[in-house]
Amino acid sequence: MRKLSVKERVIETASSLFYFNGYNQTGINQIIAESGVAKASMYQHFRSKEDIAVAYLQGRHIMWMGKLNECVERKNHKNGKVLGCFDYLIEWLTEVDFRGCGWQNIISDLPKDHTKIRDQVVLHKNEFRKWIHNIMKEENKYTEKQAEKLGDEILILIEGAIILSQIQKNEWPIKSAKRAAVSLLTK
Amino acid sequence: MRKLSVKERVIETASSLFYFNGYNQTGINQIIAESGVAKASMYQHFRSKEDIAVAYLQGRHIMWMGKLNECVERKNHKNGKVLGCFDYLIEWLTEVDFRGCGWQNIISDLPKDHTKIRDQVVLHKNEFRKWIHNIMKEENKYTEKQAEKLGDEILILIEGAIILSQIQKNEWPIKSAKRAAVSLLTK
Amino acid sequence: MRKLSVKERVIETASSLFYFNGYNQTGINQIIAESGVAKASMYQHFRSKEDIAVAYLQGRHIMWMGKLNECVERKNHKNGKVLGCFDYLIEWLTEVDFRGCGWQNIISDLPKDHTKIRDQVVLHKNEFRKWIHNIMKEENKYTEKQAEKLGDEILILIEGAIILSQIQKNEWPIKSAKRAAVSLLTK
Amino acid sequence: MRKLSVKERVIETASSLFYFNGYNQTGINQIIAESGVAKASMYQHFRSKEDIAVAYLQGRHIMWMGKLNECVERKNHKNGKVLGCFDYLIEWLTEVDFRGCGWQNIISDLPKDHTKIRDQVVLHKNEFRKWIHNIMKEENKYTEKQAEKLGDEILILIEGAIILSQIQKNEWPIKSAKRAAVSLLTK
DNA sequence: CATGAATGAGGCTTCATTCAT
DNA sequence: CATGAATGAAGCCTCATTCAT
Repeated sequence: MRKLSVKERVIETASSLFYFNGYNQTGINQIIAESGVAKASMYQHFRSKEDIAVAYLQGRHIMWMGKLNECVERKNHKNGKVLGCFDYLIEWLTEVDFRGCGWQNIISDLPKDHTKIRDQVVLHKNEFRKWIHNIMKEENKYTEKQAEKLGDEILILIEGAIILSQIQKNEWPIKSAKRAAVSLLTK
Repeated sequence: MRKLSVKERVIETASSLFYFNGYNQTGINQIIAESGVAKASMYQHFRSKEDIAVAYLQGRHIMWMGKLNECVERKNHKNGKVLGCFDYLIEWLTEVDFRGCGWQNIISDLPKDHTKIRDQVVLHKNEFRKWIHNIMKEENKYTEKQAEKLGDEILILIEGAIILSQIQKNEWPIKSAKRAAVSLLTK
Repeated sequence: MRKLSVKERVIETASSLFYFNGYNQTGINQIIAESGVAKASMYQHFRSKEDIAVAYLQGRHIMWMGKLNECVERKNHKNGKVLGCFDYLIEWLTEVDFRGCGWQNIISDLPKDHTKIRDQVVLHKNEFRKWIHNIMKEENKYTEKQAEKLGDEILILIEGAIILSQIQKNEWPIKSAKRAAVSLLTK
Repeated sequence: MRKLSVKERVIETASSLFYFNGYNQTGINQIIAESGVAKASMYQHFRSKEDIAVAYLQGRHIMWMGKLNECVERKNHKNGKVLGCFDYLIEWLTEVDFRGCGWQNIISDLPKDHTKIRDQVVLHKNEFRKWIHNIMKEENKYTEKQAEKLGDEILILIEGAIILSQIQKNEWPIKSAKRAAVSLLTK
């Protein structure tokens, strides 16, 4: 197994800390300490803490979308493939003790000028939205308009389920959201 | 008009800063500078920054629930009073430039030991949930169980609409959530 | 039993805190909180924290010399009444968990301009020294010069025993000092 | 002459301030101002003010024991080498205007949780005690037990002479202690 | 004589970043 | 390409004291 590069080690460490402890709660010193990288080496690869966060969010996007896809394919719900999303939420969020959405979390309490992070969050949510739209269109049951309209409603249920389960530290919002999704799909 | 007390001035200033700039982005020094209060005077009334945030959240709870109630009564939707919530979201969030939910925002990136703030957030969301349950029960169309089940689904749509409109800086998630709510209610 | 006056309550509370926790470690706020006295009331009776310390040391002088006297009379050592001092050290210091001498402790880490406290300490040690001289003279075994000379040596043993037992949190220095005193007296 | 490192400058400045003004009377700001070091630079080398004090006490231990040894060897009293200690006390304490013992002083008024400093004080006094025991054993006049017993008594005289000369701002306690030591040795 | 609110100065510590090697 | 020392600004909080009632 290949030794990880400085850049990789920093991203790996920072990703875990940013996600589980929060962006503001994670200091540069903690990142370099836990990744075993010298401070100036780190700054050779990342201009700023914000840039590390951008890399974290990009990596997380690949990972998160991949796992989502895998779960949805595996479940392959007959009455609406998109319902697999809610199964994924359960699998994911119970494992991380309902730590919520990395993108939602990072955007809430950010210095005003951290626009690069903001952009990443918007980008991710747009990609996720498009992905849902596509999965709805694949059903061949809806017009393109209907597919997008229904997809947006499902998307909102997903976002609400994530944040509410984070606050309540409980899975009921996810189950409730899934029931609502079934209602919307079978109307 | 009576001169505001130190406590009031601190809460007022801090509330605005905490909500619009974020808890971590707001320093004690900024609060005392903008409220024109001496540091030690402030600490006579609040043991810690966390305690100021608790006062902020308590005040915001009164204000927010009040405005919500007022709006819902004013709209008085025939086919489901609860739909007025979404009108409130539009009114509120367009006014604050889609700054999102004060409770969602503060919980996302919080020092691990700030349990008093966490408690306030959970408290608020529980109260809001109960409020929705009650408004559903008043309709006299559902069993108690159905009312709560439907109410929870509406709640999740609301939470999702708030966070998504914050990210997108746009009202479409609120409108989409309202359409979904109508679907769920008229099924 | 008569209700204690403000002044008395402050002195009583402050005395315990100054002695057991230290002068610098004890804040004005702690004193007023534990004595149940309003801050401005306290400042009506004492111009400053230093003045409270002066009152504390004066009260402690009366109390400490009294107990010392009582113990020495009670023991009434045949071969040197002064040896009772060491019995007193044992009784006193084991009871206060070897917290050391209130006068020694307060003088070590004091703002440069706290001369009133300094004066109290010097005063107490001078009184104590005179007291020892007198007790030696009462023996009618020594010339006045010898009595003072021997008394000073005993005094130094006492001071050393107090500070060393405080550091070691153990009574051995007191016992050792007593043995040394016996040697000096029976030479 | 080599430029002093940050760490060295901090220790040097802090040592002088801690010893002559007291631990509580010396602020971090004063240390950095007088040493000409940036605050954050200082905290790169010392985790806390307490840690600076530990370094101060460790350095002082080396210095103090060294000078003591040197003086005792130089004097080389025929009738008890240990008597050189009292010559050292005179030399040292007159030079520092009877500022007393750095270890005694720092322990008297210390925040309850500063255990690392406490440990340093106990360590120093234990080392000093052992040193005295050894010097007594080298005399080849006493059994091991006698040497330690006599050594402890001398130790107590030393401690008492230091604190009393500090309070009285006068050398008489040291001279008196020396006379007592002679008595004990020539009994 | 009693009160609690108000204060300026300072307490110790941590932040993200840059510099010299 | 790697390093650890150095930094200014800012972080939250507490001090002994005085003021207005």
